[in-house]
Amino acid sequence: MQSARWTLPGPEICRRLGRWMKASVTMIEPNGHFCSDCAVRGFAVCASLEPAELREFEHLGRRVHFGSGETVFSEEDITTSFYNLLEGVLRLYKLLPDGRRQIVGFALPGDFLGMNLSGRHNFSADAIGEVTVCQFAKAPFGRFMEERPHLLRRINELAVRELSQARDHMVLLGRRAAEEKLASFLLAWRQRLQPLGGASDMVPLPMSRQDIADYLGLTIETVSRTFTKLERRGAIQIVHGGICLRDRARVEALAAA
Amino acid sequence: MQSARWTLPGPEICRRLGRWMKASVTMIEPNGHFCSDCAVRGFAVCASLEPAELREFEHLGRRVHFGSGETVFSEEDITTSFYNLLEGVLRLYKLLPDGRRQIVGFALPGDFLGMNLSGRHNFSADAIGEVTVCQFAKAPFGRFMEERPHLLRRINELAVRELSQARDHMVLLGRRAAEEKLASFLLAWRQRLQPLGGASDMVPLPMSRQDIADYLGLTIETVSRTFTKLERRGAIQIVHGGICLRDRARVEALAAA
DNA sequence: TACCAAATTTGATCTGGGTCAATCGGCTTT
DNA sequence: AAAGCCGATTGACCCAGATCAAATTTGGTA
Repeated sequence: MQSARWTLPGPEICRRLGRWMKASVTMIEPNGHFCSDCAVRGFAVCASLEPAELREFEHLGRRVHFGSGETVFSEEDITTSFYNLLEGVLRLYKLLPDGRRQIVGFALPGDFLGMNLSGRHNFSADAIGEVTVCQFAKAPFGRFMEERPHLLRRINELAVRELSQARDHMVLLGRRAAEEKLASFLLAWRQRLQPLGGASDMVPLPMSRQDIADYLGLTIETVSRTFTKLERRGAIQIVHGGICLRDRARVEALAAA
Repeated sequence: MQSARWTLPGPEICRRLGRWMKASVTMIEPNGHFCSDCAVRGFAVCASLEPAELREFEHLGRRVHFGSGETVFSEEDITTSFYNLLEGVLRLYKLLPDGRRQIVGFALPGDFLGMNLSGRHNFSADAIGEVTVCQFAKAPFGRFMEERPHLLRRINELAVRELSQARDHMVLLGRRAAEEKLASFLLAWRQRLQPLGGASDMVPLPMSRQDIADYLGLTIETVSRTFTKLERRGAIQIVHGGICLRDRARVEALAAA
């Protein structure tokens, strides 16, 4: 049925999203330990730092690699580190005692993780494909931030942005029908990828159907059926590793917002 | 059917929650313009300020009163002020173009509103019952905060706390059944009221059934039926203006968390 | 090239919660 | 105290999406 194969996206987005296709490239660049040429330098927390500070900052973090499916941290774990996502995608989720899962977000390069009040993570994070993070021990990072209000301000900005996303997500979960959920997810995901890679009608979906279902508050079957429905109506085309937007206006109309 | 009338809660919680019962007390205390004896002094943003700073801070804000149902600000309005809720309850919500509503939260005394990146509010807020806020013009407040990292830190704390609440809310909306939604809402609401007033099995619900429905992603009918079901099973008792927890263990079990 | 395991799609059926439609009950007004 | 109004409750019915059960496709591996 699905005729078109995924056309290789630019090396940039491919590298940044990590191994969402099965290309096995080395994830840690040989020169990867200098903040100054870090891939996410422009938009991560560290965007707020001066070159001089950056050199000091460099010693606080260390790059850590996670293979596909590995867990970066778990809900209820005591927070010992903060994380700055460099490459790849994380699924952030909460589990109910009986195993039901709600994905509360996907983290992309530049996202900062680990802030909480309780001293414990309040969700779990694991790698979708290969992932590289910049890990900071909590105490030294805290001390560094203590004397650098602009870093705190940057972190606050990221938190405020996340809050806004969270509220949009609540509307989606509480008040949208399956088709609207999927359509708005595709558009929002595409939007989020724009600053990371070239804007394109090819939308890579590194996460599984189950992940999408758990993000949208649906079952995997409903997600699958809804994808098929959108494809049959000519709104999208399902391709290997993602979808291709065929009729953006129509998808926007279906998203009802 | 409902035999027990609401027993008057302590004056403290009654005053703080605002006019959730029809008692009409004067909302603005005569001495209300001194931060030092403000009701929310202990846990609002201003908790981070020194007595000396507080006196300067005092001149930045002004108390504003809103009657039941009045709108404090609307989604998409350009943000010109920040708000510190002093008394009463606000419903915070987003609307879809066709009128569907999702309540993304209820604000209680001590909550700080108005932070955003876009320069526009990303949700609407209106009063449930009589409400008093402390309103700050954006620019002066920003300037004041600029030189006071501890205030920024406090605001960041509040944002992080809200994010955690938002994630819990997502799990509720996406993965819980109606009965679980209502049970966990009642417990979480009770929990939130604890620091404001005496902990009690009497849980005031100042918001309407429609509000509860829009908060939980249900219809008003389902909320009503589910309340009745919980009451018939002896878990709660529906009283005027709220509910009374009869069997907390059972409600906790129903909340499935 | 064949085989196995996992992910996805498709089909058939069921059901929780939505929709539509009366009441009901408590306030307010007259 | 009667009338009117509005929020809440209750009942009857329906449907979007869940559940259960196969296929089918994909990816990895021998």
